[in-house]
Amino acid sequence: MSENESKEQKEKDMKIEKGNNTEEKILASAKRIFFQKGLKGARMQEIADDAEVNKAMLHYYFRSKERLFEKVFQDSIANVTPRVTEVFLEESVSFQVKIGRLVGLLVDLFAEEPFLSNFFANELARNPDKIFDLVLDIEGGAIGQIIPILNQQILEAIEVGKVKSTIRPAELMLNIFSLCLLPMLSKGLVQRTLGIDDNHMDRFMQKRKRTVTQFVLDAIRP
Amino acid sequence: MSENESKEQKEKDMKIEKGNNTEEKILASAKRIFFQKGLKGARMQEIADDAEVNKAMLHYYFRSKERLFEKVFQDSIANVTPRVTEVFLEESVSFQVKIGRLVGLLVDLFAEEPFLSNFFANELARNPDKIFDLVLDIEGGAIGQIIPILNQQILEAIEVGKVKSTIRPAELMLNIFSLCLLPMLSKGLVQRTLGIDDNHMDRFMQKRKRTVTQFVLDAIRP
DNA sequence: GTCTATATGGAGATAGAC
DNA sequence: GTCTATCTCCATATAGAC
Repeated sequence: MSENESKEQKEKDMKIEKGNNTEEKILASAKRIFFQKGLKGARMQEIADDAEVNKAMLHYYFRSKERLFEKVFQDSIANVTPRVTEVFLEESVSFQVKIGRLVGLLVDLFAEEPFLSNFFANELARNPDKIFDLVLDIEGGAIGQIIPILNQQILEAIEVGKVKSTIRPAELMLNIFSLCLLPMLSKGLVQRTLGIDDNHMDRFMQKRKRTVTQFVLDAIRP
Repeated sequence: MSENESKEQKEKDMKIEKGNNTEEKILASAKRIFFQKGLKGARMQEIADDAEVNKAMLHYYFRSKERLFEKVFQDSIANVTPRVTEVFLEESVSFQVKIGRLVGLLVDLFAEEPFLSNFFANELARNPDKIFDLVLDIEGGAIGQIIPILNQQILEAIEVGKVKSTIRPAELMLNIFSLCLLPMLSKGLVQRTLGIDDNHMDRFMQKRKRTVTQFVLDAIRP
């Protein structure tokens, strides 16, 4: 009895830490390694070591490196999109505030997962067609819904005079995404160029939530 | 006589096309392949094929893949930095116009060399320390001079009330670079997401020179 | 499901003739 | 300087015992 309870408790703790079963452990490690080193740079052995499982297990669960990669990629996208959608579907929040929340969300996201930005930039630029297909393949095209939603809300904001009429929706989205992603991408270089330590850099990035928001709001103000 | 002339003419033509000697041909091809596929993704054989030379030649001239890559990287940086410096050292041009020229220069640069942006983003995020050292190693630290120059000019513009006092130089540089680079990085995906053809995309990017400039100028206006 | 051992192929790099 | 042939290593992937 108490032995059983203790065992269950242990498994629960493990689940919080790095997944309760082999498959989840592999996915967690694959995510980390692929994010850091990219598809070509990552080694199956390294992923296996990180996950503390046998290398053969990777093939047992995911068949091939390519498939494992695709799974990791899709999971990542699927994790982000609902959070973005949520921000913009909330009623009774001004467009300006939504922009601020979107920026905060994106900055935090790329800060929490330092290599997610690499991941996007890399594979996205490498073969966009494949990425496009992978993205479309995610749970009923969740990401496909975001574009029209953002598009409509920007147009509405322009309509009621809250946003400059020369702003085009696609460009605004692109600009916001650029301002949030690239700094994380070049974090290491920026840090060394400015000659600041980790603490300063973290604060620099945190401040960017406000400054980028302000930058964008100033740029779109009529 | 006329035979010699014809031979020289032929060599001259080749030089324009892809370099007159093996070394230059290799560099040109290596640049293209590395830009597209990154350090790990590129194959020495592919570079050799593209350059129409024997694979052994790559090692003869550049010793190893790693060294070839570093050479390509340094050449690329060394090619960009003087053009940026030039914009900001020109006297009797307003700060606003300089911003416009910088944006135009960067957009064109990333448009002309579609994979330069990948290259930056990839290797830069991958191991910033190494990239930093490589950059410093270029012809007397040309890039090291740009940061202080930009820094000073932004501060001066703030001083005379042409730029918002809350703007911080490092962030402004980062923002401009982000707005110019990332869209090219995600060009393929953007194109497919918006469902537009190559012609439209090219025009979209050309227009961005003006819209990004406007975006930035609006954002920094006091 | 999990392990060990191994097959298989492909990559960077070099030797050595010309 | 340029070529062919080859070495060596290592990564993905699988076979097969447990």
